Amino acid sequence: MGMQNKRILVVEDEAPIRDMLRFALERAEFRISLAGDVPEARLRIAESRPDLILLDWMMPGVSGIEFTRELKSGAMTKDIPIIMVTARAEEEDTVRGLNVGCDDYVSKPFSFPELTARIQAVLRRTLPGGEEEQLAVAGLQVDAASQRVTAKGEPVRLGPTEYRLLHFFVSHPERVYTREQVLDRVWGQNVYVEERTVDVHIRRLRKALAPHGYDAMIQTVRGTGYRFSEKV
Amino acid sequence: MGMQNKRILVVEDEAPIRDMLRFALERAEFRISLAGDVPEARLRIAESRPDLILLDWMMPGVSGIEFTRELKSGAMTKDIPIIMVTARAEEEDTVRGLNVGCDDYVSKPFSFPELTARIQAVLRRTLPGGEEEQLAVAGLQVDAASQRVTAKGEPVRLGPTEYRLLHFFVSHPERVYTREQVLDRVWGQNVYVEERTVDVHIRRLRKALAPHGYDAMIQTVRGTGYRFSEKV
DNA sequence: CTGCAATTTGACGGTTTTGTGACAGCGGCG
DNA sequence: CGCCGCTGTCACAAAACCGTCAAATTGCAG
Repeated sequence: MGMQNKRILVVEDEAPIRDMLRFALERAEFRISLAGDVPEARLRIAESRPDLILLDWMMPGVSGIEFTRELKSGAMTKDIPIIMVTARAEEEDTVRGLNVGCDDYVSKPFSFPELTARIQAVLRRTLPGGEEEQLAVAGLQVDAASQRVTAKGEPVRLGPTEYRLLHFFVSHPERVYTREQVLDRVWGQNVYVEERTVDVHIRRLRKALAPHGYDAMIQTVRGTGYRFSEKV
Repeated sequence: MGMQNKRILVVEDEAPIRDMLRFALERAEFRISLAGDVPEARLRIAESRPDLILLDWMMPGVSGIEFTRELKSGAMTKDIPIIMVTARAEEEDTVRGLNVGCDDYVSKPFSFPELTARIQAVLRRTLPGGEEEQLAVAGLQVDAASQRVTAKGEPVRLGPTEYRLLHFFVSHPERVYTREQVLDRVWGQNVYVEERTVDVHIRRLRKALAPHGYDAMIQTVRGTGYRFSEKV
């Protein structure tokens, strides 16, 4: 198991639980950093970027949710996967309803096998991220570095969400995605917005693409979702 | 309501539980197939690929774990998500199950909200059509990933039902199916619609295929049903 | 060739899914 | 502050689709 030198930052205010987590995770051969509160967590992240953050959701001071938002909006940190630790009492829906952007949950009391299994799963899922490429399909160019789109040289004006949406589609062509999957991939996991919101952004994207004749590439697959395809 | 046309195969040896599951899952608007043991499950999977398998872990004959291994090592089946139904909530077993390759587990007794929530969660993570399942017969391509049908490169426009119907036929060629069987396989078990409805969808499918010259492959077997065949 | 039963086919009403325009809230920025 | 671009959600319009029916057609036994 060579993926096991991943660095995990545990943010948890209760010392006993913190120690327990450290013990368990070190046993599972992760490298551990600890933080007792959010300011300390900021410090640790600044020191060295962890591969994953295990974050308690109930903490004095800045809450886990706020901190998640903060992390997910920072350019440097937004790609760090976050697993939220919640008390069983809090329903997942409660958390989900709050528009957080974390990658998974574990609820106390949890078993260590379960915890490590979930960590592995999240790490596996978010592993191949981060590289910047130049995507282009039939004269439609998506430049990841500058976040700019050009259609046969002509610049296409897109909002941030439309850009991410297009970027996602262009890098996953010829494949149907349900609205839910699009939300997961483009908006982020565990972010709750209406599914139909996807429709609206699809609409906006098509509208922006239409003057250049590329709107037909965003295709509706009735009963399922949408697809990006070169073929009409 | 019915955005849920995912097909779930329930493999469970105890009839009462099976019926309960069917009731609950049909209520949640899934399309259900049932199997009482592993051999029957193999049959059902061969008939038509389910989107998810709900698998009892304790069964006479081949156990759930063995069957999971079998499925996960088969090229056609390795991408079908599996949820294991286990009697004991013991962690060891749980994790063993996860390591074997199943995607989640529920332990009896479980609540239906929990069950459906887990099913939804797993389905949400999986891409439609699984990994590239590419069916092709004589220039007629059925691509599960993009849910698109192409005839010699030309896209064929199909409604959801016609697509499923064709997908079913293409993956089971050279064999007659009665209307009832077609309804079971394509519409799902215990869905009551007139048998004649099959005729109409066959008609629609033929109509869509006709411009490309593939309509003759859908053949009528008078007195019995229909057959998909390459031979005229 | 005839008559019956099984299909084909076109049409229709109703339903579900998707497209679209409008709107209010938010946050950045001058 | 006030403007402005962006977002998510709604409500309504427009499509697409579904299941059923009945008339037309076809196939087949006799």
